[in-house]
Amino acid sequence: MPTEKETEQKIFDAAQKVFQRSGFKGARMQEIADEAGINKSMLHYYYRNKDTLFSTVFQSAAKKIMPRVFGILASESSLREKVVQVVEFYHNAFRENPELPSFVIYEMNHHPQQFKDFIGSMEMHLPETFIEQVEEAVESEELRTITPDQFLMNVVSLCMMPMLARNMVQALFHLTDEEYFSFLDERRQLIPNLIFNGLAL
Amino acid sequence: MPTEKETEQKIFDAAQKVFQRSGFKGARMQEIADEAGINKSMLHYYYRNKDTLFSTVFQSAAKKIMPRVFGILASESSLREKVVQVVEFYHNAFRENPELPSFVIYEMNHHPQQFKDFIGSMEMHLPETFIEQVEEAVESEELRTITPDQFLMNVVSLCMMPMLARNMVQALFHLTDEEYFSFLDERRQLIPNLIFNGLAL
DNA sequence: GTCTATATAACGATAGAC
DNA sequence: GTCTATCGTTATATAGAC
Repeated sequence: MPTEKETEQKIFDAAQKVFQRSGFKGARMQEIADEAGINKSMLHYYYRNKDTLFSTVFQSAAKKIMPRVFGILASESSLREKVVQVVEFYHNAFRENPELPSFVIYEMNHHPQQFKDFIGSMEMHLPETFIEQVEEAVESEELRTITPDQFLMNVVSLCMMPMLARNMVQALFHLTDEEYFSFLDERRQLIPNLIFNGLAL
Repeated sequence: MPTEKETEQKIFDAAQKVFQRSGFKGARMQEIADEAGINKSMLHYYYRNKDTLFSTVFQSAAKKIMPRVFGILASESSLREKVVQVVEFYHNAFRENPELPSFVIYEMNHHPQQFKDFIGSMEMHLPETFIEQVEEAVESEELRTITPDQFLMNVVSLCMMPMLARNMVQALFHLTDEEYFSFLDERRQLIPNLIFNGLAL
C-alpha cells in the first residue's frame, strides 16, 4: 500500500518521463497515468491540472542543469579546469538523461512569458569569479579578446548542440546508437582543446 | 479570384508559419486556415490530412538548410573560406526565419522513423572535397588531428546553439531582442577565429 | 473549388460512490 | 485517497449543397 508521498512521487516521475518524451502539447494525461500505473483522476487530485503538473516538472528539470554549471563556474578552479568540468558535466548528465536538454530548451522557447520569469527568479547571474578570470586572462594577453558571455556560449554550444540534434546527427553521419555515443565521447577532450587552442598547429 | 495554385500556396505558407511557431502537436488546423484566410475544409481538399500537410512543410524546411551548407562545403573555396561562408549562411538564414532551425531539429527528434528515412533519401553525404581538405590539412600538420565530421559538428554547433536556445540565452544574459541579435552578430567573426586559432595567444 | 454543417474521436477535467 | 463514470470542449475529418 503506497503512502501519499509515494503516489505523488510516482506521478511526478511518470510525468517527467512523458513530458520529456512527448513535449507539453504531445503529452497525454492518460499516458502519464498509465506510466505511473495509477488512475487518471489522481493526476488532478495531486496536481490541479496539466499546466501545474508540467510547471512542476519543467522547473525541476531546469534546476538539474544550470545551477550545477554555475556552481562549477563559481568554484576556485582555473579557467581551463572549469571548462573541462563543465564539458564532463554535460556529457555525464546526457548519459543519464538524453532527453533532458532538448526538453528544457524547446519548452523554454514555447512558454515564453511564464518561464522567463522563472529563470529570472533563479537569480542565475554569471559568477563573478568566472567573469574576472576571463577578463584578467584577456587583459594579461593570455587569451584573445572575448566577453565572458561569449566564452560560456561557446562551451555550452559545443557540448549541447550534438545532444539536441541527436537524430539529425545520427542520420547525417550514419551513426548507430553506439557510434553516436562514441562520437560524443570524443568531444570530451576535443572541446577544451578547441576552446583554448583552436585547430591551427 | 485566386487560382488553384494560389490557394494551395497560401495554405502551404500559412501551415509553414503555424507549424514553425507551434510545432506539430501544438498547431491547429483551424489556426492554419485562419492564417491563410480560407475555410478549414480547404486544408483537407488540397492536403489530405494534418500529417500530409506537416510532412510537406517539414521536408521543405529541411531542404532550405542542409543542401545549402553542403553546397558550400562542396565548393572550391579554401577550408577557412568555407567556414566563414557557412557561418554567414546560418546567421543570415536565421535573420530571415528565426524559427526554422528550432523547428527542424525538434521535429526531427519527435518523428524518428519517418524523417530519418527522408534525410537518408536526400543523399546528404559530406562532400568529398571537404573531407579531403580536412584530412590533408591534418596530414600536413596545418591542423590538429580531427575528423571531418567533428570539424563540421563544431562549426554548426557554434552557429546554431545560440539560435535554438534563444529564450534561454536572452533570459540568462538579460538581453533585449536587439541586444540578442548583436550578440549573434559578434559571433560571425568569433566563430571562424575560434575554430582555427582557439583563444590562446 | 469553396462553403456550411456535422460526424467522430480525443482530451482535460469533475462528480460522486466507496 | 482511490476508483468509475461522465461531462464539456476541442480536435480532425467528412458529407453534401452550391
